[in-house]
Amino acid sequence: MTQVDHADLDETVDVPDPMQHQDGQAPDGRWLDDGQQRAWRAFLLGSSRLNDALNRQLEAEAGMSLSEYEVLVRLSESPQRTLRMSELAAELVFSRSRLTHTVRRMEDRSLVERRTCRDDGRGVNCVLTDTGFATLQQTAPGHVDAVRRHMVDLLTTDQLRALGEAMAIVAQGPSPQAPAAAGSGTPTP
Amino acid sequence: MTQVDHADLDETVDVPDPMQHQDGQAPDGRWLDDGQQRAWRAFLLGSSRLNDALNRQLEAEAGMSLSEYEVLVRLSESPQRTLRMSELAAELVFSRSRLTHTVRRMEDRSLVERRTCRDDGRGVNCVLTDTGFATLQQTAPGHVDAVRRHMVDLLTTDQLRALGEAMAIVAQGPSPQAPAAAGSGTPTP
DNA sequence: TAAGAGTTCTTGAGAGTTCAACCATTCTCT
DNA sequence: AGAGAATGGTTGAACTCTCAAGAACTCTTA
Repeated sequence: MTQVDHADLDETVDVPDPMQHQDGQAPDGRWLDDGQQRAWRAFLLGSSRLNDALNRQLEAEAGMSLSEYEVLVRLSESPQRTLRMSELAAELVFSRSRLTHTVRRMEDRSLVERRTCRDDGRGVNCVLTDTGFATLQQTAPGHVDAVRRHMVDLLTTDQLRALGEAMAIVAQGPSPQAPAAAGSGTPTP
Repeated sequence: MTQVDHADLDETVDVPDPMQHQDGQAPDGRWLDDGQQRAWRAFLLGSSRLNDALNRQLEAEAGMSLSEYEVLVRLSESPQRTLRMSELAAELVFSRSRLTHTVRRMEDRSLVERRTCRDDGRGVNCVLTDTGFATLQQTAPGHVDAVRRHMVDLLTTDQLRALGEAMAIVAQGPSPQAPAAAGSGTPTP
């Protein structure tokens, strides 16, 4: 329905389409075939819609972004509800800078506190406050519910498991010495 | 490895953990069981890493963000390489405002042009320029390659297909009259 | 045809993110 | 010990996105 029918065209367009081949095949390894293309597009569309939905829900119900929520969750799961900034950043796939800014804003709302590390003078520990924990407890049900409505409950058990497994592999990323293929990749610095 | 062992704690923490139950079960429908939790986390981690990697690649090789790249792709696939702003926004899951800003920046670099609609005075058509098309052609191989390295080539055909199918369902989203479940969801305005 | 309501897009301000310095501390090596 | 490199974190400016308001147009209805 949102798809535009190319057949409507009065002028012929067979300029080489960089993303799709008419015969649905990938002649060399450089393009994606139809199935790969479909999967990739579905991923892009689905993940942005999902992200959108969850952010909206959290924003509306708790005045919080998904990023902030995830900070709370990680801290709540850590011993002493404490984590080094760098570990937190690594787990969340945040840049250090992003985490610094995010945590500063959360500190302003008393959700977390920062304390310099005793054993490493460079380090800073981020600690979940009681306020932060209480906020998480109030917020969690609504969030989990949204995750269910927008993903978990839409899929069968098998589908969800398959999705999880695939994404776990994607999260791992390419092995460092994987073939960098045509024209990209760092030329061994 | 990144997982923190709660057993290490010297103080007992059995405050109700908002995201995880010790027995790995979801007593009512409100929480996620272990498998669901794993899948969800894998999705979060994988999608942010993937997004990161692709953005970096495009930024480095073409000085462009993934958002901008997608604009180019959609336009290149459309008749006359033209799309109404609103259609483009809908396809990309961008807010109108976001698209306006993005397109303005791209217009500054001569990648696209804007023309007011002939048939609807409110509408604006976004048109891919020759420069934009050429840029897309130069950029596409590197990008496709990155998509392969960071996703497609990491999965078996079946895994990729399963991922695509699941994400297509997620993209559909919950059916409008789906049970809103506990305490959230719009109360029929 | 004129008022009101809805649509399409833009604008500007505010909030979040990134990038490139930067400071402080710790590690390494001689 | 001390120079240099590496690590951990912060800062501020530039950039991007969101939100609320507004401008221009079309549709409906009386």
